[in-house]
Amino acid sequence: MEYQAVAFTFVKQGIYYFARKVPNDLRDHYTSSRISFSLRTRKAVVARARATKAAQQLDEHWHFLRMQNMDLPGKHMLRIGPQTPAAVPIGVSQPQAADEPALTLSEAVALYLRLKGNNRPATFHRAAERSCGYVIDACGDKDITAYTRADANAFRDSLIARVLSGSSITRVFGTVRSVINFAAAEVGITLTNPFAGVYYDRKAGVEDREPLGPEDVRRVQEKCHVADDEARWLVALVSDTGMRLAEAAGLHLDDIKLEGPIPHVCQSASKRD
DNA sequence: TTTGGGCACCACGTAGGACT
DNA sequence: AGTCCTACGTGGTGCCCAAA
Repeated sequence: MEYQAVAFTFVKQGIYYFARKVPNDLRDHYTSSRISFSLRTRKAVVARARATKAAQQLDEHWHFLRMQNMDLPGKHMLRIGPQTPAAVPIGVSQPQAADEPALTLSEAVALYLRLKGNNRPATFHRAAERSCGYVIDACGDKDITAYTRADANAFRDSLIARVLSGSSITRVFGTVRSVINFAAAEVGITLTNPFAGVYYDRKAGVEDREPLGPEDVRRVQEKCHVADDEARWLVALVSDTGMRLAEAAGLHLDDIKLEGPIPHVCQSASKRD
């Protein structure tokens, strides 16, 4: 059997076949975990066209099946992107009518990410979506003014039930608070954030990470002499200086000062770009 | 002390190649 | 058609730090 660089295909005795795994969440719709059939051609160009078309058809069909399967849309709605709450233009004050909904939590997340998410790492976006997704799962996608301390307590309990440590609960609560505070300020409402000041054991399950001992560091440094390449330079530099990996990776050659009685690196200079 | 956020790491799921 | 394996991406978590 021979494999070619045509996506979703393999070649057997010169004939191209289509092969693609069925995603786990759609496995129930199929009798097999993989879709495979002959593309009835020996030509790569023809196979590529047929396989691409088949893959696109599957993508569309799977999307349709997933939409049908969505029973609890919380997080998924966040990722797809609810209606952008652009109805409240930046800088324009819109007083809230007493019976008018302000902003649902999913809309608040969208607003938060739209205004604060530019040039932020993917982890920033994921944390906001995940943390608020937890709230939606536990308490529903309510108007941000409708959440109560009872909701916050129920949310806390749901996180504890997930066996999160105290520091992780703090991390998740922090993101939720941040989203709600930002969205409330942005649409011009004043609220007491029910997710602030919630009690839980912040030390529960928290362990200090022990540093590597000198012997471990020496062993790592010895390994760095096995070969002369960039990866080992980086590890050796980190082990010598205690710098963070990202800091070491961002250094310029002229940040490393080997002249003089005390060799050193200039970290601040490396942040110039 | 609290809040907001960054970074690093681990676990897991998926795609796709290799093989039977 | 099915299994095994590997590389890779992502979700989830925990610790840390700076600013308020």
